[in-house]
Amino acid sequence: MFAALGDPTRLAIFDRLADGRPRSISTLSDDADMTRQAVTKHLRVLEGAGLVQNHKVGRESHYAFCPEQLAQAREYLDQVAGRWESALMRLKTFVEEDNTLGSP
Amino acid sequence: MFAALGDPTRLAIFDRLADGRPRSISTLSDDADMTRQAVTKHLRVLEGAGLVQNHKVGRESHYAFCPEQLAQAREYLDQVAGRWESALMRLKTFVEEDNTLGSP
DNA sequence: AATTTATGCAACTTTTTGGTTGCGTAATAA
DNA sequence: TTATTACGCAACCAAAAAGTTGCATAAATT
Repeated sequence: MFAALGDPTRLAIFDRLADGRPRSISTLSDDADMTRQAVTKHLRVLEGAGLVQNHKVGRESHYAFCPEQLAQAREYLDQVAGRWESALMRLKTFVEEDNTLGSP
Repeated sequence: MFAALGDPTRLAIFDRLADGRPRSISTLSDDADMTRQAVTKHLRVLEGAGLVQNHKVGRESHYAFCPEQLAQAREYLDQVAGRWESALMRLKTFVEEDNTLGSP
């Protein structure tokens, strides 16, 4: 997941598809300054990570934003942040208790 | 950022440091099945991404969790999710309007 | 003082990744 | 029908990443 979004080109594509409009491979490669094949590869990686979905429309291959994995990534980051927060709290209360014990 | 968390080893280290305890390089390499040097490199990458902070304690080099960039990543994902949501809403209201116009 | 422990630096090897080129094919348009 | 357009597949290339090894150094132990 993070690896898939780690590449700037892929992140740009993903970001662009977040407006909900599915786009064909050629459409997406028009703005990217690289070959259609390169874009195709990136799309496959994004698809492999579940960040994007593919469906054919006539002869065109359309890629669409896929929110599930994004949600999962957010949940993970929230969970990590939560662990960090509670660790901070534990440290804080520990220091406070220490002060209480040491003051009289 | 995403690139830094994209590597499984680095994600594991980052995840582990989320408990708030800074750890030395050797401590961190004990659990990883690879050389200390490899772990060092990964830590440098994490540090470069601002996900982790380094400070020396005697001769030991301790790495600690750093929440700022994590927060930023969460904000970005939230923003993307927000764009997607509002795109969905627009599509929904469009369909509803279309129905309203077409029904009588 | 001698030894161990924790690290840094640098060179090197091996995979992986990002990207291109060339060719073949199927659907669309002229 | 003949181009044209939108793809897929496969081979290839170059650069970056992941990891190792060897050596040097400085702090902590004994």
